[in-house]
Amino acid sequence: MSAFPSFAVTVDLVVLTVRDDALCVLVVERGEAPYAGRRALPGGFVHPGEDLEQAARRELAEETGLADGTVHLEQLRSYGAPDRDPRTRVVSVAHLALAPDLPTPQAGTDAAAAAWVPVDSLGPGDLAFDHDEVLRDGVERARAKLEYSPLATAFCPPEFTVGELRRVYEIVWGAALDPRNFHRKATATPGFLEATGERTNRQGGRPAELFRRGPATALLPPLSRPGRSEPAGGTSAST
Amino acid sequence: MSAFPSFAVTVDLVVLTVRDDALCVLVVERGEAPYAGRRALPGGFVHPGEDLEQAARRELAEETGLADGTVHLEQLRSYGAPDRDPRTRVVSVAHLALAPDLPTPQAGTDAAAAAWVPVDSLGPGDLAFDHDEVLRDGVERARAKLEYSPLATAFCPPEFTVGELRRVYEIVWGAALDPRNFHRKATATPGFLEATGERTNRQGGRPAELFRRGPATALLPPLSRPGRSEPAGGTSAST
DNA sequence: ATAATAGTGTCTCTTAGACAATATTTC
DNA sequence: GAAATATTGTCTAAGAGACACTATTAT
Repeated sequence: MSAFPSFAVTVDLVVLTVRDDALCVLVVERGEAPYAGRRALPGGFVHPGEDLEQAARRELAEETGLADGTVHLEQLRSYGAPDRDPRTRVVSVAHLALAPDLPTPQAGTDAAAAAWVPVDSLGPGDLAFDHDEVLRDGVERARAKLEYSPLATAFCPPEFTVGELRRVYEIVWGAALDPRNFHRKATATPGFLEATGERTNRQGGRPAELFRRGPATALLPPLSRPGRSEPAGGTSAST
Repeated sequence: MSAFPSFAVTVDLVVLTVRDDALCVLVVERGEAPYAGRRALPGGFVHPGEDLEQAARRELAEETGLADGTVHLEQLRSYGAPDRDPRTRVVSVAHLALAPDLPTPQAGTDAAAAAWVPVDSLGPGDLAFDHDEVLRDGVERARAKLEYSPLATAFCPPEFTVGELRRVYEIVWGAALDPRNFHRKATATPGFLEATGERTNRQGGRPAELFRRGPATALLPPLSRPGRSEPAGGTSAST
């Protein structure tokens, strides 16, 4: 045995932001075959000398122009069905990126057109390759991580109010949260929020205090997503 | 641009079991370079027509002889540092497998010797490649998942007692749990445990009721791992 | 009897969620 | 003034953890 089976390795990006009261994902329109003209998640081949995360950051910069420091990036999972790309055998290492709603117009070097699309507007079959599944996994990861990590702040500008943070939660989870309970919990969770001292800022009523994200890497106790328990009584007998 | 950069893709396995009051991982002794004679996680190259999970299951069978149905298998994450394998550029898709303590002697087809080793006995540098990191990530995933998923049952035989299940939690978490509170919570969590009706089985005192795993895929509410909150008052100073 | 494990009940303290009340702004 | 958002406080119900107590086996 001299040679190893040869694969191509790509990174695909699920880039999420909160925009116009909707959770949006960055999609590009493919210029080349396969799936030319179809929408897809941004991504590309990993270069020979490049780490997986480096490749993801490079693609992120190329396709979105998003500055490095403002975006949260983590590996999601890998997809390697033998027929997922008709060109050759490809294993894709998907990454999840969370960005604030920047005024950045998407300058695509690689892609014909990049656009923010509400995730709810995308149905099965709307994205090329197996990107429907990748997107679904990425959104679910983001929803889950808001519970026990301070990641919701990645959707916010450097300084933000509790109300803005709550709106992020409501939009990502698709559920209304009580503003008063949320305020108490968010500010009480150690390391989650750091007061800036400033308070002006308006989106309607009384000025709110401005916070920046604190040093915590986990939320203890977690914020709980509504509607995840069963209506009291029937898990046993059913099926 | 005609060709894509060429990579080799492997699957590596973090196979965990609970054995002799310790959380153990399956390691093999490498017969070939690189790292010949060193211990490593089992794994191997993905075949050209093979899905990632198929490859993981194949390696699991080859290296451990573990029957397919008895083992929980899930993808962990991928590792792709450019220099992680001196032979060629390799991306490894690590998988996590949880197995009950089978009386199976490890029949290694591929590996010189396979052995169960307590994870606590392995320090940095004891495993080849970047397998220290892979193992650490796998153990942490397992510990975390016991909280909110019924995965602890994957460490148990098909029928087990609440006490056996509790011992799994205690060993994996490395913390003592109150038997009475654990019993109440485990049996009250909907879909977690299914009574078999049988009750004999002895490991000392009064016979215990036998259960099998229920249909639940998540534990609501979760079982909470002790010692994860700060001692009331100081998050700032601590590390 | 003692030792060991299994299982139930009870108590207290904390937390989640509902929601009243107040504060500070714009219109 | 009304309307909107921010922030604090209070109440209640549910869950976590401590732990007394009973049950059933082996020795």
